[in-house]
Amino acid sequence: MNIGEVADRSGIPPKTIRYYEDIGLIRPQRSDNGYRAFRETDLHKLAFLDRARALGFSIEDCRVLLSLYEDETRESAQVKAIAEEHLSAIDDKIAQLREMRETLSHLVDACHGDHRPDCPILGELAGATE
Amino acid sequence: MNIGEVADRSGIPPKTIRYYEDIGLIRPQRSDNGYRAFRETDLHKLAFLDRARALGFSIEDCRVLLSLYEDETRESAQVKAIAEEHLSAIDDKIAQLREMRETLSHLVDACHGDHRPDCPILGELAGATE
DNA sequence: ATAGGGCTTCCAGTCACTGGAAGCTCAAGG
DNA sequence: CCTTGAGCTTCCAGTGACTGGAAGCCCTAT
Repeated sequence: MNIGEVADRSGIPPKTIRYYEDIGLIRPQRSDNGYRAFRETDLHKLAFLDRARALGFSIEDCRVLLSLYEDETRESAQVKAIAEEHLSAIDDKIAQLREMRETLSHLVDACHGDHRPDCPILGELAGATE
Repeated sequence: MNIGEVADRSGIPPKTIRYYEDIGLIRPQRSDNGYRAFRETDLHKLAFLDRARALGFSIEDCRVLLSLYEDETRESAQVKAIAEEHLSAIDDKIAQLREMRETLSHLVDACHGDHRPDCPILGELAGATE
């Protein structure tokens, strides 16, 4: 299977697939002409990576998750630990974004948004509340 | 005022302040010895930038916001438009993170997290639901 | 005179790709 | 057999917003 077909079937761009090989996440074989020759197992791995990335795991997390997936002697606690840490990072990000959202939405509501120059958003950024 | 004092007073690292000058957000004068010579207005601008960045505005947004701040003929509608667009980007990010969080927290709950290899998290990543 | 800390510039690295250039390979049409 | 065009290859550079580090100048205190 050439990279184009893999890209179509996995939904991952060829560039990204090559990048994943570059950093050692997958190791497709090579045909005599130098083309990458993917097998079904490569496709499975790519699907795994795609789902892990969609859940927001970093590439390094993905690397570890993939190796745990292939390690039959793994302990589920190892996987859970990675997932829990990531979950808490997501929670932190959500909290931070919510705080931004809160402040910003108040400011937007307070701004007339007309042709006049007065603007509470700029006022806040300039340090009005100090 | 040298960069060290500015960094202390603004809470922005010297590296970042130099970077902001590099990309043209601030234009501090220079002393005879080549050191950057900051005035109060530079400090104000840096504080403005710091608050805008804390609200998640991109550097390019900050550049525009700063120029609007200094333009007395601005219309608040211009500012509001930028803020609203950013607000909606924040909402998108929150929604995306919440979806990740939702899926991931279910998986984490379903995982025993013990010494056994069975793991619904890996199962999901491997495509169990297909 | 020297030691230290602060300042300067420039280069490289981060993260996870993405775009583009130059060039090889392959299948189909004339 | 030749050309055309699509698909594949590698390599280099850019993204955003810094951050780390090296090499070297400047200033103050001892």
